[in-house]
Amino acid sequence: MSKPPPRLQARSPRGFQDLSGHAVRARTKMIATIREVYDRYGFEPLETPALEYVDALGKFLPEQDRPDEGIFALKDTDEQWIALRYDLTAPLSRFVAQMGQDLVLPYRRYQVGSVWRNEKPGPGRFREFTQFDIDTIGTASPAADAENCAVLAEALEALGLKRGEFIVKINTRRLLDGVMERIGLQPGSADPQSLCVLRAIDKFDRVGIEGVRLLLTSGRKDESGDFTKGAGLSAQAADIVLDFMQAGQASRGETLSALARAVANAPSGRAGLDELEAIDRILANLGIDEGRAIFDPGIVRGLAYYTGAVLEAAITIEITDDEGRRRQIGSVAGGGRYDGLISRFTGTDIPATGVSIGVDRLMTALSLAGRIGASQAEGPVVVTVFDKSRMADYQRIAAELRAAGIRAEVFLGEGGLKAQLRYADRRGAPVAVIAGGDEFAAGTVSLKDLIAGRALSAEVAGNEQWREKSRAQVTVPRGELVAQVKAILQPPA
RNA sequence: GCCGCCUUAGCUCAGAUGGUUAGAGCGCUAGAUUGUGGAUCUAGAGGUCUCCCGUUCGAUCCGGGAAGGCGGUACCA
Repeated sequence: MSKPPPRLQARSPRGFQDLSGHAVRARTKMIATIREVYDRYGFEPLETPALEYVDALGKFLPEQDRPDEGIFALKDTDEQWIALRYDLTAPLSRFVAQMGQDLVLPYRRYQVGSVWRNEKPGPGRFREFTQFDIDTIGTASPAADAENCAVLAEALEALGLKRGEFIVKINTRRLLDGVMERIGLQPGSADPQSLCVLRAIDKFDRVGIEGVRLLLTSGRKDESGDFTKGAGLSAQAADIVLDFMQAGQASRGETLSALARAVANAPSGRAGLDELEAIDRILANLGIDEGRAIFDPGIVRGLAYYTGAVLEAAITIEITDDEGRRRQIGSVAGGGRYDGLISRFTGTDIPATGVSIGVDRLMTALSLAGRIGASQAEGPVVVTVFDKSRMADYQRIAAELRAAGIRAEVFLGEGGLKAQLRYADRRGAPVAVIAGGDEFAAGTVSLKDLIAGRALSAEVAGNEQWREKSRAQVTVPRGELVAQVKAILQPPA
């Protein structure tokens, strides 16, 4: 006798999640809302494959002859490395380069889809998640960057966020270059020290100002005992960086004045100021005030390919999780200008700028903030099967409801009326249709208002009333079925 | 990657010094109610105590390892 094989474990890969029912509906709706805004600004839809050649993603490590860690890669039958896209920007760049002359520039496109990252999942961080991007290819005008901010603000408002519940923060890499120049680093270069400085600024949210100071100079030991090496700046150089990143003011104009002092004299800093001034004017023209978009010199974004304006959107609502702990919902969208990215394919720079909404994160934020209420009865009207020999009647009832645009289903499981009503209850059905011998004899149907009944049971505790079975139930002529169900679904105001 | 904590019923968690039969609440199933969900009461079902190796007469409990989870942190296009 051999042992029975061990039972298969049903589990999804770590960092991957299932979405069902309400979650899918809510997300679909969110995407539709955002799409509507993107559309209105004149962006065109684009879809690209989930897989790309790994060199198109820019993450191939030639010296090791294998793709970078952090992406899901595999070899196809031609021994070529292909990988799941980790964002929508690299595939867009490839598409633009591949289209060449056939693409009318400036090209403005939107795209929504899953991206995959092969790294450790964390709270609210998955290995597959959805991004919804807009990008404008082929213009260096700050108007495109300003529009990114405006679209973003408008999309967030369309999702029900009010003024003051979110903020778009804008900065530019050119100012950061100006700071680098002042402290004697090569502006715009990718040397380890510059990257370390940028990373330190990026961590302000988590480690605070003194934490950043340590990271800029000698290094920092965190609570878990882990030591992070510092950038090795002098105290004076660190002060310059710290002053710069804290130069943000409530109004864009004030921030510009403060920044003018902080990056004085550095040529790239001057270019950055000009850029932000232009963005400020355009935002004003577009009607985006300072309650929605501000300049924040502490915004750095990623580290690789941004060349100019960078931006981030944050939800500012105070949020508590299931256990009542306060939770920081960080940025829900981000992006910037990447004028050098497409030249990897074409050899010539094509200016480009875009922004990406993290759909899952935004969903999490909105539902934690109570903005995505599970509406209480999303289920269909359930037609109970009292008498199996009358199945044809039940199916006709369901068909009539559907023809009137009402979601309806005939109960397909096993069990008596009690089990069927319990099923209807759990399905979130608003109404159960009941028709047995009495109803058929009288030419009627009974409609049970499950929502009203649910509300009643909350207030009545006594055992006596329990058997008043007519509660929240009406018996109506069969011919009035649709009208009466509609009356229950949409009570006259 | 590094540090810390955790893993017992579908879920949240108790528990015994290493000893027969491992518990609670919620949920689930059924009945009270032969045609009625959601309240209440009663009963019932449900367990490889994560896995492997070791110590032991005997391990869910002790030791080692693995896997998974959680929380930091690093990297993050």
